[in-house]
Amino acid sequence: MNATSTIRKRNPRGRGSDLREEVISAAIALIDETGDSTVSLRGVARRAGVSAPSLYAHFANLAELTDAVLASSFEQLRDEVHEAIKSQTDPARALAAAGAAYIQFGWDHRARYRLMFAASGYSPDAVASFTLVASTIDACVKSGASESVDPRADAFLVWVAMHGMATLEKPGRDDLRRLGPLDRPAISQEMIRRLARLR
Amino acid sequence: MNATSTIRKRNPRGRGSDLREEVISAAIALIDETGDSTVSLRGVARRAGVSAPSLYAHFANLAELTDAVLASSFEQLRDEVHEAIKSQTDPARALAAAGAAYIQFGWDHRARYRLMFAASGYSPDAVASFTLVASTIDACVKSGASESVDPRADAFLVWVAMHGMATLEKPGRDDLRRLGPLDRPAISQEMIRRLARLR
DNA sequence: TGTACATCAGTGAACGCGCGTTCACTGATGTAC
DNA sequence: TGTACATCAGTGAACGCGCGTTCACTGATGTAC
Repeated sequence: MNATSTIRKRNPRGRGSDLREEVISAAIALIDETGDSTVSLRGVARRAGVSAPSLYAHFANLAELTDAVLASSFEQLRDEVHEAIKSQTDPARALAAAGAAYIQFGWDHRARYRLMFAASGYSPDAVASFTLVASTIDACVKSGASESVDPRADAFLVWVAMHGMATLEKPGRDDLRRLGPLDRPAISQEMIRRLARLR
Repeated sequence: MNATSTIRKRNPRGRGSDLREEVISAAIALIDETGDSTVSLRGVARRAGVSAPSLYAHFANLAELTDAVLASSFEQLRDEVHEAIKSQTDPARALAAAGAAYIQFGWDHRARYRLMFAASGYSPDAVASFTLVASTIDACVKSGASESVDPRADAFLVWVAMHGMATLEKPGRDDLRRLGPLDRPAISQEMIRRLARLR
């Protein structure tokens, strides 16, 4: 019985493991809404409309729950970047779209993004989204859009720059607005253009 | 009486306010050593070799203590970047040195750096270190080393890239090592060269 | 078709812990006489 | 020079809180007979 939680029907028999996904979603919603990247097991349980001990049927402890949140978040980031790339046929446009999607994820879910990259070890899905950028730059080189001589190294430069933009907090983004000629998508496109050596 | 704290002599009469600086230093040491950016008032007091209530003579509450830590950290960052710039006469070299110093600060004090830029509002000293970069790029343009047409906008690009490098966590830095031809200082110099449009 | 029961999803109470903060205090020391 | 005392730096005990985790349990429900 809690003010912030909705009344929840217990899962039907055999579907008890559904709670696992519900809990991960609750944790994600909590982080995204509060902007606080520290999750408490009790808080997540409250949000999911379930008692705290219930979580122990699905996660050994709080650390395992946060790991699940991170894995799910990296997957989401990778998917959103992948979607952006797929939406474009021209490789240079695909690269710009990838960068924009990456930054957008960081801005839309800033606490979560911070949590993802504050972790001591990245999930393989972190590497996956970098690899997507790298292969898009490869495509640019092949199509003649980029004159990069070391696409993988340049992909790293691009990724670092996108990471820098993604972790920009609000005051920095306000500076950005005051910059005049270069607006937000222009900023990231210009960085990409110079770092990926687009023509 | 605590295991982790040294025995501390009380400050002489009239020098009671010295504890304020001692506490800030203790907090900084704690964050840098543990790599944990959340400080507890009791933990800091322990580290300073003093009882928890003692801090209330110098800080109204925990938030005010963290604010003091942030202010001191931004000052340190600004000073270190400033020193790096002063150490070079050639503007292009000064810019490279500034970038390297900035990144080094982030890597040497990763938890603290994270805390500094996770805060909702930056201190004026955050802006100060950006301004230093901007004026160095101005100098590059004047000396003919940069062909930037909008030095302030390009300074922003450079700052974002440095910020991206500074927030790179260990796994990302390991990737960096595997990159081959480009080592760490080469990476940041190359980013600066392309973003600040150096010749 | 009816019913006993094993299984399953989930709970309530309790634990010890470290936290931020308040409060009334203690004891050393510089100063006034 | 000696001493009383105000001032100052700092303390110990206590508070209520939310936390992670453990434990013995409850009550609904699909299934076997």
